Parts: sequence; C-alpha cells; structure tokens
Amino acid sequence: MEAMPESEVLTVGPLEVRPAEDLALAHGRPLVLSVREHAVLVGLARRADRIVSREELYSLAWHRDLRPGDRSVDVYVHRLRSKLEAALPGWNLIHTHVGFGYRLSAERSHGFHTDATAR
Amino acid sequence: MEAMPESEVLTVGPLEVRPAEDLALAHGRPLVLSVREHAVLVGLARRADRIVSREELYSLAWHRDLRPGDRSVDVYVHRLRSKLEAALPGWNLIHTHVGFGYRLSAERSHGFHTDATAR
DNA sequence: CCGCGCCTTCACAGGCCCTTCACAGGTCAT
DNA sequence: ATGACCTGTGAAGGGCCTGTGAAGGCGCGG
Repeated sequence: MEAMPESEVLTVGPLEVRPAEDLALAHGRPLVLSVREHAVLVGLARRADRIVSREELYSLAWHRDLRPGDRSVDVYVHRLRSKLEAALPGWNLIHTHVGFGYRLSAERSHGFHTDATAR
Repeated sequence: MEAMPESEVLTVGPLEVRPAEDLALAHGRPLVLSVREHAVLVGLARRADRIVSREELYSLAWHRDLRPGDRSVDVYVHRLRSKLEAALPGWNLIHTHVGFGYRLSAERSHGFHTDATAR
C-alpha cells in the first residue's frame, strides 16, 4: 500500500489536503483557493497540531525569507480562515498563538452543537 | 533515532511540555500561553519535583537578573496557575514553598472526585 | 482594449501582553 | 497579639501584535 509522496493526504478534522493534486476538500467538497492560499494551507497542514511561526510559514509558501514588516502571512491566513469558515461552519481550524505563530488543528467552534440545525 | 534535543518532552502528570515546539499540552490539548507564561512553565518543568527559587526562575524565563522588589514571577505564576487550573481541574501542579520558591509536581487537588458532573 | 482575479502593500482598529501598583491575606518570631 | 516580611490577586497604562477592509499593479483571457 503505498506511501509514495504522490499519495500524500493530510487530514485535519473535516478537512483533507492533497498537495500533489493542488487540492483541498472540505467534507469532500473542493475548496476554491488561489495558489498562495493553497500553499499556506499546505504549509500549515504538514505541521498540523504544531505551531508554525510566521517566518517558517512564509518560507514554506513563498520559498524565500520573510522581510521585517511584511504582513503577507497575516493577510493570507485571514483569507484562508474566511474560506474555511464558510465551507466548514462550526469548526475552528486555524489557531493564533500570539508571539509564536499559527497552528492548524481540528477544533469545534466555542458553543457550537453537533449540527443541531442541519437536516 | 529520535533522541535529538528537538524531541525534548517534559511530562508532569497530565501536562506535557515541548520547549522546542513552544507548545504545552494538557491532556493532549494545546494550552494557549503567552511567550512569558510559556517560558515560566518550561523553567518549572525542566526542574519538575524540585524547588525553583524566584531568582532562578526569573533568570530562566527573562534571561536577566531579578531586581529586588520585582513581583513579575509571582504574577506569572499566578496566571499560569489560572490557566492550568482551567485546563486541568482537579490537579494541583504549582506548589509554593514560602521563602524558597515554587515547585512543579503532579498532585491531585485536595478533595476532588473524578466525576465532577456526576448526578 | 476591457474585465477579472490575484498578489502585495497600506492604514486603521482592536485585542493581547508585559510591567508595575496597591492592597489583602498569611506566616512567623517576638 | 503585634509588627515585619512574604505571597496572592485584580487592575491600570502603554506598547506591541494581529485582524481586517481596501487600493494599486499585473497578467491573462475574451
């Protein structure tokens, strides 16, 4: 069974990321992301449940060093959050650790019940 | 093969501290700590079950000498206690040794039952 | 040439942190 | 019991960090 890098599939709760296919799925439905947004998501997903510093995340998604004062990471994390929130209401995936960085982990939004509204 | 210092993991009862990842887990769930709070926790965790004096703890977390009259350590120990208590009810982790300092040890709170919600 | 999406950079606002106070409760020796 | 010292705790002030909406440039397809 395979563990070829081609088959890399990162799962974080209801989110599934497939770097090799430039694809991310939310509950099985494809997310519409730009190249950068996808790169940032992959960077976070490959280090799921761990804190990724801005410098590290920038390096992973932009392939160059983050310059002092550059807010790009914040902006992209914000866009990613918006899209993830829209696709996965009730889930809180990107967590901020002030002074350290961001962490991708599957957690339910505070005060959200298991889809009592659905169906 | 993974005995590198990167893998340093300090375990104190239900608490797990990973200095290299700037992360601390309570029952496996990540604690949200500020930079200082985390530094103080790491300082205490690396000397678990032993008393750490204020001077020593300050030196470990602030990387400079404690000035007479500075109450920073007390304030941060207080904040850490609050967060640990919130994340690990029923556990008493930071112990005060009047005149000597603080000690991190896994001990259950006095008179605490495992089923807080029962009945 | 025009419209559209994407990336980068701003500017402003809000929130979180660190430090320092002030005061209360405790402890201990006298 | 009383005074001196030690620790617990809540709050205030400023500063730094992060969230957020928008503008300007570019490249691409129509």
